[in-house]
Amino acid sequence: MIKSIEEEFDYTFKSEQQKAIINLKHTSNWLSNIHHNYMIQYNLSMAQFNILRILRGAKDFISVTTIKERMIEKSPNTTRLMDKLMEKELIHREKCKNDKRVVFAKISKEGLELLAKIDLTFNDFFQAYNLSDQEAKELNALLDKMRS
Amino acid sequence: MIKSIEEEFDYTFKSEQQKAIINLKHTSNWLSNIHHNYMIQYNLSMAQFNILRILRGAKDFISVTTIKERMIEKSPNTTRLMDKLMEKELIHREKCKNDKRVVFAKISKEGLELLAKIDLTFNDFFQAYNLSDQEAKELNALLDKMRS
DNA sequence: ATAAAATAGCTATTTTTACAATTATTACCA
DNA sequence: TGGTAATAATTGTAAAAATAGCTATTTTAT
Repeated sequence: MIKSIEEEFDYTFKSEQQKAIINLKHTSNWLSNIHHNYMIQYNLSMAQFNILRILRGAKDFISVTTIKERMIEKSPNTTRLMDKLMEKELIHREKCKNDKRVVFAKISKEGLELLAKIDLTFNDFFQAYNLSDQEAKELNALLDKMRS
Repeated sequence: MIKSIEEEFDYTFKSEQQKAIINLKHTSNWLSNIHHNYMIQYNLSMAQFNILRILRGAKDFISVTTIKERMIEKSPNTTRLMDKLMEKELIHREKCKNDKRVVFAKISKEGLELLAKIDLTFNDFFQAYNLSDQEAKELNALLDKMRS
């Protein structure tokens, strides 16, 4: 059974629009919670996981700036997230020779192995749950319009 | 013009469902950012603002537990948030006489005045932006279904 | 009646986050 | 060329959040 947000919080909203705002935040938190609890078993935060995935996607060394650009959930402190990944030896880091301001990073063998392990069950967790393809499409359109 | 999340991030998603997840989180962050920047002028965090609104809605003294239950964005530390509101003298606090474990809180005159000031422009900020009534309704239905 | 369990709230500690300042290097241009 | 601006990354620091544990009180069960 579908439980609306009014039922869940025993609260009546002034308008569908205001309800949508709260519903959106609530659903996003609900999702983040699921994702956080999923990642915690691998001792990774979502931000760390995202950096790892970016690095896997990049295949080769890429700069910190490039990582920052590709991060969907922006984090103000990529350097320190990378420190954590270094500690766990999930990435490599080295200075660029041409431009000494730049630092390059690359995923390590251990990092790839960890991601491979996560991949096995990843899709079960990072899905839009009960939405059909068509419904997910509608949701995307509405969200895009909201921000436009 | 509506900018899809692919354009915004120059990234192709595996499915509409996976895109919906990212889109949802991204839109929620985008909203939180707007709200945070709006509240900052009143020296309130969103969590503090929400507690104030709950207390205004309650009218009389209610317990910390009741506040916690009614909070849509759960915070693990309601006590500390209330400390901040006490410092600013926006709420009153007192111990329950029947059950000495329980602490009651109520919004103060200053708190009500602050909320009244915020109310003047509140609707301009906490709206579902470009969505019509019907679209907001659709969005709510999709989000409810997602969590069901 | 008393010990165990549950509850309410608080506190202490660690992590994250946000923001600003700093360092090192490179680019620009008069 | 030399001085200033711009860029890349890191570091410092204060605020906020998350986590876990603690204390006092009440409830439950034997």
